[in-house]
Amino acid sequence: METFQLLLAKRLSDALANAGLAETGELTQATDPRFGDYQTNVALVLGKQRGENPPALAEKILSHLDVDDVCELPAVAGAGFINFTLRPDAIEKKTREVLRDNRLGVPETASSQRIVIDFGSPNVAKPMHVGHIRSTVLGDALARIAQFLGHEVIRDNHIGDWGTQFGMVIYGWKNLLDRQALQRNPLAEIVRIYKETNARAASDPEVREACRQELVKLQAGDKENIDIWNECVALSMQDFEHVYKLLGIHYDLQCGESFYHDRLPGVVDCLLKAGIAEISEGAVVVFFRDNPELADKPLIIRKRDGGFNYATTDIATVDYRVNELKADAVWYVVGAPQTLHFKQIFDVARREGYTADLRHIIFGSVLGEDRKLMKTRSGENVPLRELLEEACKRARKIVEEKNPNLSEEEKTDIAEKIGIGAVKYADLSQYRMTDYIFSWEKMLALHGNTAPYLQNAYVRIRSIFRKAGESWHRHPADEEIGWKPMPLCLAELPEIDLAKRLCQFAEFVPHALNGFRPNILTNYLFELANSFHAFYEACPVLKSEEPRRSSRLALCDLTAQVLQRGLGLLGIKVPEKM
RNA sequence: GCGCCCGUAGCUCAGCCGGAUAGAGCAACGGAUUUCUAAUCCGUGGGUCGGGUGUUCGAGUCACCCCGGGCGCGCCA
Repeated sequence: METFQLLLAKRLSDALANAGLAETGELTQATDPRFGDYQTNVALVLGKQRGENPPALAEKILSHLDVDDVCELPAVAGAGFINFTLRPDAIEKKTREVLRDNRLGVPETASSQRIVIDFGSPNVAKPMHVGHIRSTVLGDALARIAQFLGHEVIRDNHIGDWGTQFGMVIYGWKNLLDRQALQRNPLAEIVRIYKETNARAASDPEVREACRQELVKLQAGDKENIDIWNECVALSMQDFEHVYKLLGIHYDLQCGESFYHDRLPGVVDCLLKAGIAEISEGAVVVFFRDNPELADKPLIIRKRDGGFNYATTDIATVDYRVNELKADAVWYVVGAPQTLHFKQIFDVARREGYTADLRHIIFGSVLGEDRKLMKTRSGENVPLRELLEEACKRARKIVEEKNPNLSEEEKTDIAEKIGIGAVKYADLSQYRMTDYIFSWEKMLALHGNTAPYLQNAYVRIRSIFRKAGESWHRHPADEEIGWKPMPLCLAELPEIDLAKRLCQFAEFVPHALNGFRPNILTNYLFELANSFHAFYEACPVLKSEEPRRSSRLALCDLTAQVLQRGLGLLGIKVPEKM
């Protein structure tokens, strides 16, 4: 199915060809409703290129432009813009097509890629904390959108399960472990022994040396240390799994750092042989002499003591993803502080001859209301699990206030959908690069650009259909059993506005993925909910006469589908009641 | 020192590859409810887009400089 934007762009392109003019400029959604629905600046661009008068050029283009079937007469305005206003009957026709389409009008990409998305990546022996939320939620949303658009997505959790911190964890495990505490709360006990060891090592060189020895033994494959390590990984994974279940997130692969451990010596040898790396001050180092930006920023891939570091692991990871997973693209959803690191890794990959599209998808930090990195009152990282449970608790309280008659089960289910949805939406609705200030009040607010507001629009629609009864029920398979969409008759402005927005879902989804910007999708959904609420206020559904009643029911149905699908692409669920 | 990111209404933020008179939400103020969930809607006020210079038909957006904040830069991840 073709969007209005694509259709008009094609017609414009035909007109330019017929007028003997070069194809240039762009056709976009109008920047302001006063200018109609779509606009193009071709005449301005051409005017500049040819040194001609833009409004005159616009008129010339108009004389070759055939859009009568979808638009009112296009108008030249301002400095030479051409404005397009969709005709209600064209909107009606398109809406009917979208209603019939189980992809809601969104076309699959013509160039499907295999994309590995690296997101989340928590560290073993530490609980997931609020710092992991953006990567996890953003990565999951991008994965869902990419998949919906027809890409083959591999979600990979690059767990930090092989760092130097294990020297300390193992030392603590052997010397400080409280078995009972471990049973009660495994991760808390691991964190405790780690911290205490860390404190001791800071003041006692002997402890520091002992930790180093434990790490060496682990890396050499010492049975006892490997067993301890395995147990720590398993206990951590339980915590992660709990959080992932709450968030509704899954991975296709969980190839952590340890997965690449055996490959590291080979990676270094390879880079040395290829002349990409060299020995410098006893370490193996990659220099980027031909890259001005990195010229004074070498990358160490083997330390003087023979150990490898995370740069080595990340290069091994690129090798694996490109050579064995056959990835066309790899997206790293990792915070902004690692920008330099990934520039280096990608440059190494380029020199290895890889052509895969490697991207660092950067995002800002989560700040507390004091504008500093979000911490608990005692200065600790806020555990993600507690934060999510708090969100559900707060949502539950609101549900109980607003709708006390629901059953316990319903309340729990609804609170989870609202609470988790609110946390995700608050994150995704903001441009990913800006630091994000965490605020319970803001994210759980019922007005404004929040998950509950959108969920409420969905719930209001579902309520209409409950009242309407079984007579109007739509399933994807209805068409096969002879269900026919009711003819739409859009008469009032709020109906036309709503329908128009519904048709534009297809224009926003690919756009959101292009910039790796789910906030483009949240903005659209927010505006859709606005349009729906305006429609809801102005246009009674069940009480109106046929054929208007059926037409409005169809609009409601489609709105609910787009809201559900759109929020679904962001990993957010919708409740039937709230 | 070098580099990256950010600075838009009182607050939190949008603003796409440079487009027309810079938009939302919150807060403030004024309205709307015998009506499908008022968990809503309609309206009003509110701006030197950090500052400057430049590029051009046109700059919040691009370039350069400055100010302010955050982050990163040879053996942590």
